[in-house]
Amino acid sequence: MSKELAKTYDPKGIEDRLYKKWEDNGYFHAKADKSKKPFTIVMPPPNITGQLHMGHALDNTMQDILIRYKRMQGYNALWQPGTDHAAIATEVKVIEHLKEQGINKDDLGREGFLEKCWEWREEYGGRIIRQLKKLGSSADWERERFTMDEGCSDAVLEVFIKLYEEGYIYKGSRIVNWCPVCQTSISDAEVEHEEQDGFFWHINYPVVGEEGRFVEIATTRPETMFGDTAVAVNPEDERYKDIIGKTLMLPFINREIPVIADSYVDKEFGTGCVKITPAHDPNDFEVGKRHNLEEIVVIGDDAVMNSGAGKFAGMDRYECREALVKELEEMGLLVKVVPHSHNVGTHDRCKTTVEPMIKQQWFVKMDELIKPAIEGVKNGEINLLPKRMEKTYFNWTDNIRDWCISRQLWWGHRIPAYYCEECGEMVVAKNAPEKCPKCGCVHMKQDEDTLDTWFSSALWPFSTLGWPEKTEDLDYFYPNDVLVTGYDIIFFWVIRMIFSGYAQMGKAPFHTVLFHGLVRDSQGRKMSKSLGNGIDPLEVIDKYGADALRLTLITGNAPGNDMRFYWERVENSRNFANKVWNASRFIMMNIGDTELSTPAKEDFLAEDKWILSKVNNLAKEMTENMDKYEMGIAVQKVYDFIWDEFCDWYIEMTKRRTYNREQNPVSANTALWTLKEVLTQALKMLHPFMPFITEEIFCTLHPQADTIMLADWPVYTTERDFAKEEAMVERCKELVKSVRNRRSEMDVPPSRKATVYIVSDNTEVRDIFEAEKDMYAGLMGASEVLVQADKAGISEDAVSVVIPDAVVYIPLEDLVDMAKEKERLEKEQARLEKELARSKGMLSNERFLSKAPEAKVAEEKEKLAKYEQMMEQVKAQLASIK
RNA sequence: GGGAUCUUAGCUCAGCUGGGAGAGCAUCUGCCUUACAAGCAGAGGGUCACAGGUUCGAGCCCUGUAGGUCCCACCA
Repeated sequence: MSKELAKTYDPKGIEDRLYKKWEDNGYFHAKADKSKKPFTIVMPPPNITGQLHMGHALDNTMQDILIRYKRMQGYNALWQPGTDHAAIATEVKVIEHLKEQGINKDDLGREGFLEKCWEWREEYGGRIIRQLKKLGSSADWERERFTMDEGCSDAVLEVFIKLYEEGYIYKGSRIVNWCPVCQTSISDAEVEHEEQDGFFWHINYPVVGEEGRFVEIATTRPETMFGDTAVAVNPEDERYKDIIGKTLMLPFINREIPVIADSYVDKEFGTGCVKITPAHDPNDFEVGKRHNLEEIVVIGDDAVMNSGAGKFAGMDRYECREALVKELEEMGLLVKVVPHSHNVGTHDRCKTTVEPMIKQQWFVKMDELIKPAIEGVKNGEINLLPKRMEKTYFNWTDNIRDWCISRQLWWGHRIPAYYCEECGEMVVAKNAPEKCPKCGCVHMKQDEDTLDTWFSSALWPFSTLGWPEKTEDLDYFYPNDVLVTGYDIIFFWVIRMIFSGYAQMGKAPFHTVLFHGLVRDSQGRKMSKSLGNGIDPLEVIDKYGADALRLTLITGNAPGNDMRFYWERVENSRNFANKVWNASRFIMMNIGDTELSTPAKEDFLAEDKWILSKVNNLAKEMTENMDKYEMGIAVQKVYDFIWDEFCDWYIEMTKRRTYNREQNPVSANTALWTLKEVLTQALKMLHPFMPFITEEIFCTLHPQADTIMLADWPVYTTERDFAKEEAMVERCKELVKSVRNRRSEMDVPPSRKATVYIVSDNTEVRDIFEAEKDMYAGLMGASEVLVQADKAGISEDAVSVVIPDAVVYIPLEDLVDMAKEKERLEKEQARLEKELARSKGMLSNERFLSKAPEAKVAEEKEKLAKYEQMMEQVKAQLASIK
């Protein structure tokens, strides 16, 4: 007894059920198996604080498509999932959460706070995983990892200690980006530069010992003047040569500072005199190092002025700026204020303006470590797709700076450095040393800082496979194959994974990085919470199903490009799902309980061979596209095939055979068998993109099959290549289209059947049209088709249409408007004239004839002959009308 | 300041190594043809931003111009 599909397609009714089946049967699970080739993708771990958004949906859809495709091809496909502890993001969330309950982070203390973080993780860490499952993600959930689980933490310690021992990790006092709100240092990658309107304040600093003489400096940050330890001019600047070496008096605090010469100063910019504040400006910091200047910190961790700011101490940095400028003006030291827009660094997470600060921090020395990562991309060991991403990549690697990895946060991997409370000796080790190796003191205290969250995700491709243990999985699944991610985290993550892979494993973590763009709203804006323009993927799934969402995300989008998302597109996807569903239902309905037998070779009609050949070629093309990661093109092809060829033509062509099965059971069987065969192949090729609907249909169509997930991906075979039948059917399609077109132009209702004469002096062509009558007659509303060599028996005023190698006549005398018909023919004549001119032009061009490939020339000659023949026919028609 | 990228039908976008301009939506016309009106059959609509160049041949390659988007960058 055959199963049946539900009358209407309802994604809600099938998706959860099928997902559970897949999971219960362990289809997602991959085990190391040397007899099979592995294919591995690691999932970019979503934050435990996160909720599924369109970016995740796109990212994971792409990965799922690749992994399902490879799995069907017989690879041992592992999609390794997990979540990220997301240090700062989570810490901020938990603090907010605690605040709502009136709890302060500091009151809880480190241990207490961490407990709350773990509780948070317990509660919300699984949320995004459940959401990813709704999408249909076939990740190996049995292997789910977390960046702070035991194994990953172990990997972090291992790498930290190794890099420290090799001298790549060091602790140092450097100027770092400080976020006064988050109260932590951040890396360069976390700073966003933003153009802001500000002012240039021109301030006079009095020259010591020269009453009435001043040096005019220009600054955008007057409040840092209390930290000034010099004023610099360009050594080449004639204007200031004489004051180099003199001393200036800092207003308010009356500290004397020297005038120094440094080529860093641009003569043309500002006044040519720059105040140097080594403790609060990265450039000045460098200048200060060159000139051995003192570093005076005047702004505190909370961006409040400290005692160094004299009477302005205790004010916020901006408050101080305002008050200070006002007083300078009163003192007559403010020369002028010039509007000036400049770039300000902000913290990407909270948008606070960062404060450059001198801090003791931990850094990874990058210059050596980055080399293999540069080389690997240069020599093609790693492919970035699209290729242009390489420019972005090299732009960063070529200007690499040391990576500040310490964070003044609690939630994260704590730095494994221990300090002796007696002598200050530092020990870097996996476990706390019992006593100081230098003085023997037993009071050792661990470093308070934690690591940048990206430090652990950089190890993700191998830490998830068991490293630093030597596991079978690691041996088998590393290196991974493809990484799929957004171009926005190329610096944060991709580069760091690559250099870590080389440094720890001696091998690149993957051979291909497939970048995708951002999902934007219908107007091209970024989807954001504050704009409220985001579309929730879960809502899309709820309304239209995961398959429709996936199809929408993957269609019509080139790698690395941003895309716009709007509901109309989802509707189209849903319509396609509906189309697939209905076509399948129709086919199954027709098969019913019939036992189909494999047709004999001679039983296949031209249209059967045509569609078999088409689907065969589709397999070839799609495989090529998939192997080039052109998923958007691949899915477009299967979409077009199913809708335009299979549904609109082939199914229609089979109807007369299946409806009249009593008269010709063999033909009916062949048609049904072919329908089932082609549908099956199309479903397989559609499966990676639309897993649920294809599974439901496949298992109904093949009741003995367990799943389409593990079915074989279709492979092109020459045995199913029927070029001749393809050409024949295409010719018939052209005929049908022409006739439909003519009828439509003349407003002939489809219900009105007519006799159709096909006149051709070409025997071969006549044979084809004669032989395939049954296939096409009904499709063009013909009651009878007569194929003949001349116009015998056709009334003078029959409507005609010229097609290649033939003229079609339809005697619809009473419906035809002769004037209209003449006009149409003249239009057709004009079109053909243009084509002829183009074709003749090319063929009379000697250079074309001599330089273009022969095939191209032959092709053009054929076209010319075809057009000439058609032109003759049109002219004859015109003549007969008069 | 450096770099990337885009400019193709009314809208949103495809267009692979250069060989007669495509899709979806929208518009118009006709159809409830027993899988599907969430559909079917048709139609209209484009000097592929602009200007040069290479080529037998350019939406595609090169140069320049204009406009948009994005990334990077220590001009205080």
